[in-house]
This record gives sequence, C-alpha cells and structure tokens, in this order.
Amino acid sequence: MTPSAAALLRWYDRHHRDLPWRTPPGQGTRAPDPYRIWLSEVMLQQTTAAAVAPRFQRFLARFPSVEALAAAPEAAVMEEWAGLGYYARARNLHACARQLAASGGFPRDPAALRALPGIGAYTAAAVAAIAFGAPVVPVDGNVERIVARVFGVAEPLPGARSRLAALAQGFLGQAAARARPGDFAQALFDLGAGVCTSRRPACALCPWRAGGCAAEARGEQDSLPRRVAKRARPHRHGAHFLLADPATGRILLRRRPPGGLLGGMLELPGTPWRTAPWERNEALTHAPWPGLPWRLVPGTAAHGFTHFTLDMQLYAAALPAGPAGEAARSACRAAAGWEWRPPAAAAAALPTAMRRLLDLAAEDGTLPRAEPLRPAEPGAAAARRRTVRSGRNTGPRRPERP
DNA sequence: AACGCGGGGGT
DNA sequence: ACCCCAGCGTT
Repeated sequence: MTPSAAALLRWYDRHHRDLPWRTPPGQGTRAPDPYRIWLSEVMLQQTTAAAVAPRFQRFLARFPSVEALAAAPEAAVMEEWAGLGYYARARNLHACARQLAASGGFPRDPAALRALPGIGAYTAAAVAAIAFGAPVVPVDGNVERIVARVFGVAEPLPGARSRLAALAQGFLGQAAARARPGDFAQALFDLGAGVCTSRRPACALCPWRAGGCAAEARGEQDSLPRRVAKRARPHRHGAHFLLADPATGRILLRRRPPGGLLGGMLELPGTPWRTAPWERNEALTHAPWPGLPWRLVPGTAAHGFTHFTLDMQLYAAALPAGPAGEAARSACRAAAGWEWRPPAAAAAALPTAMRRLLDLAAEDGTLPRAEPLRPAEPGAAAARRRTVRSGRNTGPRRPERP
C-alpha cells in the first residue's frame, strides 16, 4: 500500500525542526522569501543542516538580497564561503544572482529554475515547492532512502535513482501532498534527518510504521537502500610553504586557478599533490623563494577530500632583512595571484585543508593559533582536537635524511 | 553513466 | 575508518 501523505504531514505539523531559513507549517504564515530558500538549498547541497545554520545567518547578514549578492565581487563571495566546501557552489551562486538581478527575479517554473547556474533537478524542485508551492517532490539523499524503504526497492544506488524519483513523484497522486508541496518536501527531509536515518532508523517513531513501510514490515530497514561498493580512497602527498615577512607580520598566499579542486580559493604556496611523498630538495624547487633557509615543521597535516586523502608537510621561513629580503619580496609581489595577509585574515579566508597547515604551524609555535571557523559546540571541539592530534601523531611519511 | 568536487558529524 | 549528508557540472 502507498504510505499516507496526510499521515506524514500530521507528523510534520507536530515534530518539524525549526531552522533559520524555514517558514513554519500552518495556515496564515507569511510567504517564504525565494532568496532565502534558494540560498539555503544551495548551502544544503551535500552539507548538513547543523553546519549550514550559522553560515546561512552570516551570509545573509553580509549579502541580504539577490541584488546585494549580484553587486559583490566574486572574491568576497568566495571568502564568505570559505570552509563550507564545494566551492563551485559559491561561484555558481554568484553567477546566478547576476542573472536573476538582470532578469528581474526568480522564475517560478521548475524547468526555468533548472536552467540557472548551480540549480539542478533537486534544487529546482525544492525552490519551486517550498518557495512557490509548485506540485513537485524534490528528491535528495533523504528522499531516496525513505522511498527505497517504504516501497522496498532492492535495486542498489546509484542505478535505482530514476526509479526512486518516479516513486517519489507518485505521492502527488494524494490530495494532501498536492495541497502542501513545500511542507510535504520538508516533512520528508525531517523524517529522513530524525527518524528514517541512514543507520539505525527509529521505526518506533515513524508515522508510516505498521502498514506504511515495506522495509519495516519485512525487517529490512537496516539493509535498504543498497549501494554498489565504492573503491578505497588513495593518499596523495604535498609540501607547502609558510613564508612570513617580519617587517609586516604577514604571510604569503596564492590564489588557485578558477576551476578544479579548491578552484578560486587561496592556499599556501606548495608542490603539486602526487602519489609519492616529497624529498626535501625536490620540494624546495617549488618554494616561493628556494634560497631561504626553509625549516621543516614537525609532523604532517592531513585532510580528506571526496576521492583522496591529502598528507601535507610544511616548510617555514622568514624573509631576511636587507637587499635579499627585498628581492624576494618584490619577486613574490610580481607574481600574479600572490598576496600577503596577516595570519588571522589568512585563516579566515583559507579552505580547511590549508587551515590545517596553519594549525600545524601553531602547534610548533611558528604562528599564533587561528580562531576556530565556528564557535565550539558540544562534540565539535572534541572532533577538532582529534583531527589535529591525528595530524601531529601521523608524523612525516618518510623520515628525514640524516 | 561516471567522475570530480569539501567538509563535518555520527557510529 | 568508514559512511553519508536538503547535489551539480562536465565528459
């Protein structure tokens, strides 16, 4: 039997999450602001609501409207996005804002939304349903998981994706779902976030228990949805350089190329990232000024990307006084995309992988410790300490030559 | 269809 | 150590 949309909405009216971008359910509420819905949906792409909430507020304070966002320089948007990951989202968000400002606002039609930069099938449906009440069901990871369970779909992801999406649209056959498309979508998200979770789903709390869910009826809720096995994540190695200017207290940063990994973000200058670790002399050929007395900072910094783990070593040096320092300073100034920034400003603008290098330098006393990206929450601080400690204890992958 | 693209929290 | 999250764009 098909799970009841009305039952899910009743559950949502009682148990919905309160989130900064959300219009609470019920009649008489103000219409949602499409800008806030769009911004939240882009931030929520592959990013948890807990991580998004504080960043959403901060972004909105800095860029309060489509027009304000469109008028901002791209570098300011990238900096505001630092630490959120998937930086193409920020570039597309900015490009989309400029299109919207030029065309006079948001289209309401899902197909027209889908054509905008950074808006795919999911986000188009989410904005159309939540901001405009269009009768569509946005299908994200939560919805795929819920649908696979309630309909007992055994085919593994990602192959089952189109089938699951079609089954999700089938809810619109029920009048209750058609009457409140935005709330129905958010009800599915909240069910997925709090009840029909990826591991150990809380079936006892589910409005679709007992008759609404094929997986629960068969005791298969822990094994659905199935997924095809993915291969192990390899390691790559890099060496980066922390060059300080004692005269100004600033450190040298470099802007990465606009596309690809960490595209358009700042970094500490470094070697390419490759399979084999870097010997000292080989690494130093990539230093911004190879002739300086570079000192290897003890330990390594590690950072996990989607498809590989990066292990980084850090070399530190300071510009010497006098003509030699001035020569290095002017050479680095002449290179395109190089900038000197105070360490605190650098930390705020750098992606997390690069912040790990600053953390490593701070443990060593080379730099003052950077402010955490977000205020500490229970559990978060412990997790951060674990990461730092693991970085320190990993040690150089290959011992220094005596 | 497969792959590249961050980062964090839960288990 | 691994999983997965309010996915999108490119090839």
